[in-house]
Amino acid sequence: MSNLDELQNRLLTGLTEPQQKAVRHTDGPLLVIAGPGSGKTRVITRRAAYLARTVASPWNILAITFTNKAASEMRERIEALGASRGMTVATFHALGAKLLRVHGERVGLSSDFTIFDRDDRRKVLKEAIEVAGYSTTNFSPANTERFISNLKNQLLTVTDFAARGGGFRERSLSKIYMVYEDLLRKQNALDFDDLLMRVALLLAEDEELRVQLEDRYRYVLIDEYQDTNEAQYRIAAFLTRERQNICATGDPDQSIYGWRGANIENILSFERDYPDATVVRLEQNYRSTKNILGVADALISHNKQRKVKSLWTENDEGPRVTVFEREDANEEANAVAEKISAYLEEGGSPREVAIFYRTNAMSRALEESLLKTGIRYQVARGLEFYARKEIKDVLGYLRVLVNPADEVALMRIINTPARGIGQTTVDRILQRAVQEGRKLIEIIMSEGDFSFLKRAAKKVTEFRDLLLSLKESLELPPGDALTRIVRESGLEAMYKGERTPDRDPLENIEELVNAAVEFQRDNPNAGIIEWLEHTALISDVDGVEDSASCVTLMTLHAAKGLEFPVVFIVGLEDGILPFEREFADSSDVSDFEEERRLLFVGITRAMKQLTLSYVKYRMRMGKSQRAARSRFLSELPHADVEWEGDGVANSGGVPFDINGELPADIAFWEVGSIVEHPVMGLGCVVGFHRGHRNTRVEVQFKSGERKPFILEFAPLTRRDYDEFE
DNA sequence: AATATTCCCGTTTTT
DNA sequence: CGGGAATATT
Repeated sequence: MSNLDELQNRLLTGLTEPQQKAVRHTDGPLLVIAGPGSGKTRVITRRAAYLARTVASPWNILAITFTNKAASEMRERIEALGASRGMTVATFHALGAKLLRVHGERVGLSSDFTIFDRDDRRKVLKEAIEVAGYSTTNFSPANTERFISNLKNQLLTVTDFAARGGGFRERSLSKIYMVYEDLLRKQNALDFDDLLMRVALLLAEDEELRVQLEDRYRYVLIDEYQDTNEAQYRIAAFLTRERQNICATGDPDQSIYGWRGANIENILSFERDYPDATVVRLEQNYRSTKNILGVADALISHNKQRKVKSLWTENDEGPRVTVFEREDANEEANAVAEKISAYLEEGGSPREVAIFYRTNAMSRALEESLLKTGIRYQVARGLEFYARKEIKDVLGYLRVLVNPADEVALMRIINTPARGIGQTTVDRILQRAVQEGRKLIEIIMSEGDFSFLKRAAKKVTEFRDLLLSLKESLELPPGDALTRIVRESGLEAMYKGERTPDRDPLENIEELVNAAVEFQRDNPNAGIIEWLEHTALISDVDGVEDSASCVTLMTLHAAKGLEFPVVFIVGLEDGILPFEREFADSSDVSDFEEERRLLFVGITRAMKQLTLSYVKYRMRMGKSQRAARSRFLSELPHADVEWEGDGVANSGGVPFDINGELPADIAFWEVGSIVEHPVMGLGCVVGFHRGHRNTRVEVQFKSGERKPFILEFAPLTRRDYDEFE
């Protein structure tokens, strides 16, 4: 047997028939529909290694993952399989940034562009709204941001959108979009969506480059294909146009980023896009117990817009899935902490345990309880670290030094630490810049006469000298450069004075320096620009340590692709999961089904033990509000679920104790009450507003209809919770 | 110019 | 509840 045969065998051992089929497939389009826990990652890594040992060099392979963490894990696993280095494994965004650094000059982009994060973007947008002549009360930066982001994900440029015309709103937004793009261009900056849109447009317009790239990346693998948006879809298609060597893997039931422009149709219509496609279905689950998988399957079966898929496992039955109710979030968190405590006492390890929730804000109560109970934990929140003031300050200096046109960063550091350059002075410089048609930084760095700045002239000169001096540090490796910048800029001295017992900014800065040193060690050829890029593209789960001996907390979105033996999912309440915006009257069915998929993703992360919980009162907007048990809970099969607690056993937690007639005292009516209407049938109170003269309720009926009523006059009768099933 | 205070708004999920 | 911005004070 030759070495090659032996190796090929090694890459196929332990795989099922369909898994082997996927690994052995080399040329032509391949779609792998992979249910949760079906060994998808194993198949992808083996296939990448297989390609690299048979038909291509690692250099010719491009693998796209959803997070940086997934990328580095995949890279490691592929290398462990004996495929040599040199494969490109990255997220779409990282790939986009890389391509634009090298080829961006073809579309007038200089290679030292800055990537604006959400904060920066908001600031620019706010300015754009004002410059365009509108008020941020009519066009909120948050909404406008989403709008423009969606346009970019659909590959609609300013020109495309302006050409569409439309009413006042569309035309105003088009104007704002135009100013926004202009401000970005002037600052030599791109936002997240540009990293995709620019590449897609570049590939569409520049056939020479497209051919060159396709020749390089002969085999393209894309994971989590169900969560690709139009821009990503087009990039993938352009890169594989001639050879059609595209391998898409994913699961329509795990599509949870529709709100971000992801189009589930991309995976559903793969076979139409690529008529020659080979399709492999991986339906056997190796991760979860029968109970957990049964619950997941029952839940997802309620989705109407879905291709039915059978999930099965040969694993043990396992313990039943547990559901419990508590009064409020604190008690819920205490209960979770207690249960974890008990698990640890039985010899379990904290790293086996994860807690998932719908919104980041919900981590707080959990953190407090874990802290109190003495359980070590980590929270998946990569972005939060880089959003800290002190971190943004340090990175601000770096950004200005790398890209002097970056005015968002410049405005941040010009008077941080305070150096006597206040608003008045900045305004004067700004005015001068406009007069002379130059950039802010050009005025500051010019040798010219600063006398127009009056008293502050000296300060500005000093600032200029500081920047000139710091510029030299860019020649140093990132870690050393940072250390020097922190000291010379005066940030170190400033933050030394801000130390308090519960907050130490310098410690965070130190951590940043360490991160830079680590990056430098892992990427010896990378410079400051690459490191800045790295910090801009970091994701929430990227900071999660698999080896750390602690419980992991994260949002359900961040949990995608991971697995844990013991999983808790908290906050199963209507309004939270499924999430509902307040007073959004038309709840889109597809949004609703996406919420169900989100819970499905959460449930299927669990290997052995799954616990779900909900509370009667949840804090929202600083107020405690009555919450109703999530309707998803009633979709779970009774036999596989154990309802904890005596009083609420089997009933699943009755939120009140009065049945039957309309109570004289309407104080007993609240969100979550079950009601019956003589014509409409059974329904659930989803909105409740007590006015001076009457009480208005909004009822969601089983039929799907939703209607408002005035409680005092409506023919509504209270019913028991169970009757709603 | 810098700091202290108040008030008001939005209020999911993230590369 | 918490961040940011507008306002008041030193």
